[in-house]
Amino acid sequence: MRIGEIAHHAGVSTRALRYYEEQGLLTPERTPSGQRTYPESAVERVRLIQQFFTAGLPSRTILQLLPCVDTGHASPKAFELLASERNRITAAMADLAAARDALDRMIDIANHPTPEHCPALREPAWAPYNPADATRTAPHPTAARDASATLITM
Amino acid sequence: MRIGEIAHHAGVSTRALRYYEEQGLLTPERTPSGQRTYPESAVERVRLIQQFFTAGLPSRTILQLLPCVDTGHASPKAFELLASERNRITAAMADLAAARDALDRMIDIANHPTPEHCPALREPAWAPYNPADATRTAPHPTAARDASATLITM
DNA sequence: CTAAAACCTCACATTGACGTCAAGGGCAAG
DNA sequence: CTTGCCCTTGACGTCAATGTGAGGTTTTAG
Repeated sequence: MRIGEIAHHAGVSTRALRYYEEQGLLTPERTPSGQRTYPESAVERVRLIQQFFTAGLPSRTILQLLPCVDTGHASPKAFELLASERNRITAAMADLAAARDALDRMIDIANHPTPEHCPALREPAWAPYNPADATRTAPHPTAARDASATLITM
Repeated sequence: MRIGEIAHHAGVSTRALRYYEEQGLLTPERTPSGQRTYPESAVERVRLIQQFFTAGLPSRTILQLLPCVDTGHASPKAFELLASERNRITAAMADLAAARDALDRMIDIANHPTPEHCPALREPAWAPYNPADATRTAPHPTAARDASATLITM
C-alpha cells in the first residue's frame, strides 16, 4: 500500500505519516523509485500511534513504547515508562473531570434564576481551600449534575 | 496584593499572570507608578483559569466563559459554549481512557511470560475493526486491569 | 503518448501558553 | 545614597505536530 492509501484508511494526512517516519515510529519499505510501501498492518499501527498522540504522549515516548508492542516484551525501563505514562493519563483525566465539574457548576448557576434554588451554590465552596499549596493536585469537588441531561448532546 | 504574591499563592509564574492580563482574563488595578495590584479574589480566579487551561480550553474560550462566572448568568451563546466545551472534555476523557486501555494491554502482555496466560490477548482484537471509517470516535475496549494494582503508584 | 494524479524532498509557517533575557524604574532598609 | 529585590515593557525563543507551497519525479488512466 502506498502512502495515500494508508493515510486514507487510518484517517491521517500523508504529512503526518512522513512525520511519523521521520520520528522513527514507522519504517515503510521503498520501491526502487523511492516511493514508500506499507504493509497492511501499518493501518493498525498508525491508529495506535494516533491514539497515543491524542492522549498527549510525545513522539519520543511513543518511540520508546512501540518496541514493546512489536516484541511483546518490556524492558524494566520500558515498564517504568508504561506505568508513568499510565499515571500521567490518569492524572489528566482527573484534571479534565475537575474542569468539567467547574463547567457543570457554571451551568447550574446559569440555569437557576435565584441563588436559593441553585445546587451549585450549596457546594462546600466554589474553590475548595487547598492547604497543600505546592502540590499541583487538582481538587475533586463533587458537582451536582442535574443540568447535563438537558444540555449535553452526546 | 502585587503580582509576585498572587503568582506564589496561585502557583503560577508572573509571566503567566501578565499573559492572562494580555488575553483579557485578568484586569488588575495599577498603582500610580504602574505596578499591578490584585484583589484577594484573584487567587481563586487564577486557579479557575488554570484549571481551564489544563483542560485544554484556549484563552479565547475562557475569555468568553469568565463573564458567566462573574455575573452568574449565561447568554444563549455562552450557554451553547458551556455545553460544547463540556462535550469536548467528555470526548477527551474518552480518548484518554482508550489510550490508557492500550497501555494496560501492553502491560498485560509484557507481564505474562506466555501468550496463553495473557488476558490482553484474549480481547476481541488489538484494534477492534471499525467499519465506520469516517467517524473519529475512539474504540472503547474493556481491558483487563490486573497489573495496575502492582504497577501504579497513585 | 500524454495528461492527470499521486508521489518525492526540502524547508518555512503555524499555533498557544508561556520561558527568558534585556534595559530600566520603584521602594524599603541600612 | 546605595544596595537589593521586586516591578515594568518589549521582544524574541520554545516545543510539537502538523499545514503549506515550491519544484521535480513516478505512476496511472485514457
